[in-house]
Amino acid sequence: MQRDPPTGKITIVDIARAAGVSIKTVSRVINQEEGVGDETRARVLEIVTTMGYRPNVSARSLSSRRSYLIGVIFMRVGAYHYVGEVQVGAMRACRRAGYHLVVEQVLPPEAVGGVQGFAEGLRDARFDGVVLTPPTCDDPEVLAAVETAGLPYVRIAPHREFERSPYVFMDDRKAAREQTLRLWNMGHRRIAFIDGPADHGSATRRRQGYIEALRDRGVEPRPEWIAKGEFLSLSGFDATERLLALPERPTAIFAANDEMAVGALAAAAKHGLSVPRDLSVVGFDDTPTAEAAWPRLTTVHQPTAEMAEAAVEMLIDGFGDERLRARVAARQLDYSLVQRDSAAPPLA
Amino acid sequence: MQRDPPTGKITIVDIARAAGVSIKTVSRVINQEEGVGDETRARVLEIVTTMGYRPNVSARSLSSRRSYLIGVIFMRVGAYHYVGEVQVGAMRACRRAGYHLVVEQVLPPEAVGGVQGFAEGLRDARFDGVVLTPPTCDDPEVLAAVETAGLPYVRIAPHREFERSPYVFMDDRKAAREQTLRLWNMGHRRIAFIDGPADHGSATRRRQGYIEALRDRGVEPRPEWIAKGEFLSLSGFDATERLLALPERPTAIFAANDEMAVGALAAAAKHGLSVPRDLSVVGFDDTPTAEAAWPRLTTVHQPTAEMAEAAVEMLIDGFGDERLRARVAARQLDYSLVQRDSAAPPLA
DNA sequence: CTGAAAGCGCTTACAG
DNA sequence: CTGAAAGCGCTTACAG
Repeated sequence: MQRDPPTGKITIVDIARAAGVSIKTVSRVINQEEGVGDETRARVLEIVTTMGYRPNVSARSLSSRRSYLIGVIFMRVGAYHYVGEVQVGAMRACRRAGYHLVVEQVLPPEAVGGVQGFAEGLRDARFDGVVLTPPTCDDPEVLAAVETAGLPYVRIAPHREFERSPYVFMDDRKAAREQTLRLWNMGHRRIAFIDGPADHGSATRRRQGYIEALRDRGVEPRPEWIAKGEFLSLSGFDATERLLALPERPTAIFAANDEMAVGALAAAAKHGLSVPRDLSVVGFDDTPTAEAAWPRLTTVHQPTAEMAEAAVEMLIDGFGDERLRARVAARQLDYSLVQRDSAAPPLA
Repeated sequence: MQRDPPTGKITIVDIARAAGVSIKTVSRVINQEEGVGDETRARVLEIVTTMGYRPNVSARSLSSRRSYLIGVIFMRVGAYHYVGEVQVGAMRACRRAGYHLVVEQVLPPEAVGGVQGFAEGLRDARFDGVVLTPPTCDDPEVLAAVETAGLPYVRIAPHREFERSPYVFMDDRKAAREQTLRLWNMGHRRIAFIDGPADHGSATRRRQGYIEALRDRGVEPRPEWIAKGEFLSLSGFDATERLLALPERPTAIFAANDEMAVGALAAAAKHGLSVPRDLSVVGFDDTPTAEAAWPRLTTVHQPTAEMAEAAVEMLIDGFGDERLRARVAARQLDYSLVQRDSAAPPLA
């Protein structure tokens, strides 16, 4: 056998010639289609391996109108641990199926381009499908752009219009309810909540769970117990300062995410309060920060990577199906409570 | 003018027909090539806009052998704030030049696939070029895989073999030296250092800067003042516990990154030490964590997004040039010291 | 079970 | 300044 140039210029024609078959047969083998004799298939496969043949994806895309590219859309790429987890999970699913992951960002409306630029980007990015993350997955303009581009999409943890597309989710509300009840059952009666941004559905659902738990116990949560936050650590710090300034201090603080909980820890330190002795603090998400905080943060584990992985799977599985968007599909993943060191019964 | 189907099936042929020119002329206009009359160019451009034409990237790739895809390679995608920043910067440069960003992960050697799987992935990912981040950018196997694939690449903050490829960097050593001297000038004489992982060149360079600063002042740093860390917050916590157990406690701790500095803060809190009164703690990187910590962390700003942006720019600029890799190119970006609240003169 | 033909939508190389 | 032809490397649709 002649040595081929090392630059990987081996094409389907070379394989066909070496195997003594037509390129169509090679194509069938490559794509694991039926209708090839076992012997032929084995022979072609061996030649493919020895010659190190990899199909040219552009050619494949051009004729099949598939790109083997999945886009994952974020609002902010720089800020959250969340982004990394989503990418890890999505890449796992992509890799299994021979797809690659392209990261896209919807710039905020005030930025040059904004949703408009995003929509244009979608058109020449030739995705086979996209995964939408919160809060982008609830943005009407973004949804419109994706649908106009005719792209199949799956949403992660959407907050509205559940029939509009397949999605992956976990029960934030129920988890937050359990988290709150855990504090209640420890003996806490003045439990405060640090809320997230209004455009994040998860923040809303978690707040609902918190309120629901208190009402279940016959307590109407006071408005001043719910402090505004922005999912960022600094906002948790500020919110906690406000909560600690209340005439009747809460004995426990439930932050809608771990970042804010860490901010709450810092505020407690500033005020000379020992956690969990003087104040219990719990978070939500179970990011590495939660494990690294001191004291280690009691929180709720959100299976972020797994949710992204499931989303990509649903997307890819649906490619064969014309009616992907019609088939209202949803996959629910489980959370779990993570007991660590930042919550304890109140002193008095 | 007839209304075209909304699915974006407009091709170069449609434009050519509508403009009364050949597809070659349209191609010239699209690609901003010379040799088109001003009037013709304007007319084509207008038709392109009104018809909403976007070139099919697969077709373009197939004939031009360009993919307009840039890969960015990480070791871990889930763990660091760093990853997000790199992506933000890289996407900025990609967007400007009409490229898209694909995220790839080199799995650790023990994982299924490992570098082998990575190399295969490279081959059918059809990147025009890749950006290598630390510590992957110093991994001989990864470098070999990229070079074997014949891919142009730019490294961010490499630690070795600087002639091997273009790269972007900042002077970690000098920054760490300044950071250490800042503590010295406050009056600190027992300054400890929390080191990063051995495979991260930046950790080594920062340690060198620390040692150099002390030697400049006539002090030979004691071995026990340099504590091993892993760039993760928990390791900073543990390292600090060891440092605080020393017979002669350090009065200041310089952590090789912010995450570990935050861990140091937590350890100080655990031991009832008030920062910066009883102990000064400084970090490196200027991540959001540094701003959110309490007290807010004095650190060094590393322009991570800008470095990634510059790397992608160098890559794209070099595509025209056959001798990209021969042209030893390097771009240095500036750090800056960020003074916040976690460092102060020692008590005694 | 297998293949010959046409075509996907561009760019390259060449010609004028 | 402009264009006709060939070709990139596959898959689709059809035939046998």
